[in-house]
Amino acid sequence: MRPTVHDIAAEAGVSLATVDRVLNNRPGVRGVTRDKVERAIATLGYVRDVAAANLAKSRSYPLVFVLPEGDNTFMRGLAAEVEAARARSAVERTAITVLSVPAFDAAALAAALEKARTLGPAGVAVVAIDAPEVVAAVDRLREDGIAVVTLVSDLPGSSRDHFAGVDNIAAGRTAGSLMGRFLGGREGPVAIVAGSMLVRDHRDRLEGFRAAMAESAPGRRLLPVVEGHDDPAEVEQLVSKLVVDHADLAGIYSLGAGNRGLITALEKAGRQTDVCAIAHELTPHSRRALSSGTLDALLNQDAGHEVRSAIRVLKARADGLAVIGAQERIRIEIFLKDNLPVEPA
Amino acid sequence: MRPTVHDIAAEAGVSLATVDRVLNNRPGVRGVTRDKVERAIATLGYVRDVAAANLAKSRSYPLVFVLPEGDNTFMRGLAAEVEAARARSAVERTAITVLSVPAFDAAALAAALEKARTLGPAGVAVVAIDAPEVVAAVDRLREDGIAVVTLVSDLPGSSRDHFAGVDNIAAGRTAGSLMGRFLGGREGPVAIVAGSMLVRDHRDRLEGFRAAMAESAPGRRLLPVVEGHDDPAEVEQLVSKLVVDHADLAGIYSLGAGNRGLITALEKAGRQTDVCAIAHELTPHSRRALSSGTLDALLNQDAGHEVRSAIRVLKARADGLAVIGAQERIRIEIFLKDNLPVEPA
DNA sequence: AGATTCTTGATTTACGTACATCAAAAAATC
DNA sequence: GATTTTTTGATGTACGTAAATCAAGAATCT
Repeated sequence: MRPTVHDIAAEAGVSLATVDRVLNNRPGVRGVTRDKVERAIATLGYVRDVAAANLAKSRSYPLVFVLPEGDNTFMRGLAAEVEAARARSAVERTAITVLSVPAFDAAALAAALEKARTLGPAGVAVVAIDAPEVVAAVDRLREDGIAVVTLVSDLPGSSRDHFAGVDNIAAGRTAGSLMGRFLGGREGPVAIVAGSMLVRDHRDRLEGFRAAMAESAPGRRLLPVVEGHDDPAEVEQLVSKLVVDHADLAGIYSLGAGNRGLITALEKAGRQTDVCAIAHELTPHSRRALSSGTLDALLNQDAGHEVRSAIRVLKARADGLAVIGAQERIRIEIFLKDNLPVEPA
Repeated sequence: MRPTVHDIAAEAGVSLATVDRVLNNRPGVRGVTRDKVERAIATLGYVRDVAAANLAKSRSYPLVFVLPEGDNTFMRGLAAEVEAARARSAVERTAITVLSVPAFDAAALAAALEKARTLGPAGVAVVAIDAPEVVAAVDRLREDGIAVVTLVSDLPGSSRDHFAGVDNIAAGRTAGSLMGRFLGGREGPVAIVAGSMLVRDHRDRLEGFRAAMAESAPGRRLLPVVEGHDDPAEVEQLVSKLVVDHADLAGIYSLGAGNRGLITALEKAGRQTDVCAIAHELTPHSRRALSSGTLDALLNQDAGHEVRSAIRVLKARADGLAVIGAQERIRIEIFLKDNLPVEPA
């Protein structure tokens, strides 16, 4: 059997109360005694039974998720995953509040974070926008001892505890490398469609894509980036114009959301096959397009993994515990039509 | 606050003892009373506090892992992950025993499973070999009410509860599809190196690879499969012979382990660049080879994920609980040199 | 009706930890 | 050496559930 507080007390030759004082670093213990207890803990290899401790504390974790509004499937999926986590609240001892804010609006996001702060949660997860007022808002949360995890899009320069998302520079590089190899004999330029340069993840993907393209397909012409604000309608219009303006378009990289528009535009123009298209996020639309060949490759981040990871990290930080690094690293998933998971995503 | 057994007792107008009888379906409750209690459970939305229940039961999960011996890095990594899980035993209330058996030896595996049965564990995880005696051994475990999860290599036709591993047909297809696209202008045949056709995962990968190659590179000649038994030395010898015998070799797909040998052979022969090489499992060697360009792509299954998933599923099955399907699906990871995770794997 | 079985209630102990209180002992201060 | 302060011990309650015991009540059978 694993040792309990009683065993430590016996081993150290002190009372249960003293062990408790040491374990929960309460005042009123001499240094010598504290050492004795800590030595006993070490020799017996005691680890606190977290379940019992939480039970005794009747611990619960009030958390706030700050998510962007918007019409794209990825963010709706993310919201659905948060909702699913909320349904597990009873089991996981969490109490999740969701705040929705307009997309790509730094001021609104900062205000929402301020509101989250007044709710006094144990932790906050936020899809960040890279702006000074957002950094300030996050830092204020941290000063109040509230754990903060950035979700999907990071906020470097802030004091957030953790980033639950993929390495977007690597994602962009991967897209570029695949594009370079997949283009094969095709001549002509490659277009890039972004959501907004305001968010860090899109800027990072762009940087990575350009770097990898320069290596794997040197000399290939890249058209200027266009911004579709993750909105299907806007993206469709932009891509329609691109394929008309560039009859010899060889490839297109969509690094943001709103790919319904991309797919529709390519199919309406009958350019599914001769344009090599690489996009992000597995949705019902992009899945279908990958199967049919309109899309050639898809990079994905699993929203469910990100949400669950964010919650694990927030709970751990709230308790001042370490996390299993490997388990919390979110992988970039690459899908071809050959490795699509069976059920709808 | 979430409702407790006391609340149910009050709501149903029965005693605590009766609620307990219903919850743990103990005998001695009339149908009418049982219904009353179940209605109270439903209306209050009661969910049993698993932590408290485990505490009260002082539940622990004795588990047995049956792993193959052998010199390849993947299996050693798998063993290390099991060891890591064992270190977390105290927290996770598991007691893990590891049994090692000679690789590719069905009789030895069946004997080990029989031995595992005598240990009377709550669950068994096994890297399966596709043979009748192994199926029989697994079925015997299940008859004893022991949960069984196959790990890495599945055992269809047996009554195992779950397979903690990747879809290997899809993995093979993915390799074939990438190979087809990556070959580009290269002429010449493609070689296939397997570990052993005795294990299901290798057979599945081969099937998928052939199918996808037929689609993405029709007419391309595939050399007969050679078996390296996942042994680096044996694989090196086989591949060295292949590159000598086939001066125009365009590609090579290694669907098993022992890739140290593959890499060494290609590099010794100076054929790193002109042969497109795709292999499985991220190890220090394959990582280096991918960075340097000796390998063009790498498919990976995360051993850590598989072990943790196996444990979660075994615990859940032992308690007769359902599992979150999406969380237990092991993804096929595709690595190019651009999306290698930073730390050594 | 009386004996027998089945169903229910009441109560207690246990799991491992957290936390509070009060008394006793030890150490530090004057 | 007496007093104050600090440190330690002893003890009890709580968290939510499991599991056992014993007694009392209700239903069934003869």
